[in-house]
Amino acid sequence: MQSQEKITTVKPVASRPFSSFSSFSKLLKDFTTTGSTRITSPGETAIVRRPKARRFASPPSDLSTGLTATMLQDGGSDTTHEQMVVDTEQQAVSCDEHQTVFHNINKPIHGARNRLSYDGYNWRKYGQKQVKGSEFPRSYYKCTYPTCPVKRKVETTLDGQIAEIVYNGEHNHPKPHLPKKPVSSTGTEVVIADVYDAGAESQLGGCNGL
DNA sequence: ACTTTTTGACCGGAA
DNA sequence: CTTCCGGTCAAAAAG
Repeated sequence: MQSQEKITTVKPVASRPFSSFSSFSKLLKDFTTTGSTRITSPGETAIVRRPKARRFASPPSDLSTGLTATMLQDGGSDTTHEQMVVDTEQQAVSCDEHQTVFHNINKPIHGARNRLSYDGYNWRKYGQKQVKGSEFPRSYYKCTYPTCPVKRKVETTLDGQIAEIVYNGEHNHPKPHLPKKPVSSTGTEVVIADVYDAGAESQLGGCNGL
């Protein structure tokens, strides 16, 4: 029925600026010096992984194509590059013992490297994949706490908004020190963190029947 | 120099 | 058994 298909899958890194340009010369140098030899354990089963391709295997000229693709899917719709979403309408749907799913979560802070997310915990990204069910790339995060097994999957739209978050497990440690900066009027971080706390609590008994 | 992010490859379970 | 796909690993790059 939908005649408009989303082809945004070709460029999952749409929300990322072209910071790779800074070291383009480096990339070239790497290209000439192809000497990546993996050291394998002697005696073991010699599990030699394929030599990982260089970070920038494609020439920068390809970026133009990526940009075009991103804009194509946008044709007709209003570009919400700004933080238009202000409704913190999070739907915590916990259908598993240790799994909480959030929908339509706006991102209060969109810095370059925010370890401190809006939930108040430290997360380290360890992977990103394009799943079939979703048109947006899914990022995999792990709690940086040593003994914390909590992981979370975050699906971010091309606009940088968070489409869905899936928490796996529960934190066995208190929240890290929140950088409570002297916010004048917009204390978004603290508010959001509080909201999440409430959501996490409700997950303990918010699923029945499913 | 260190930590985190990026990203292609690899692994294992499900279909 | 084979294929597909989600999740994880790990090297390299970025900050």
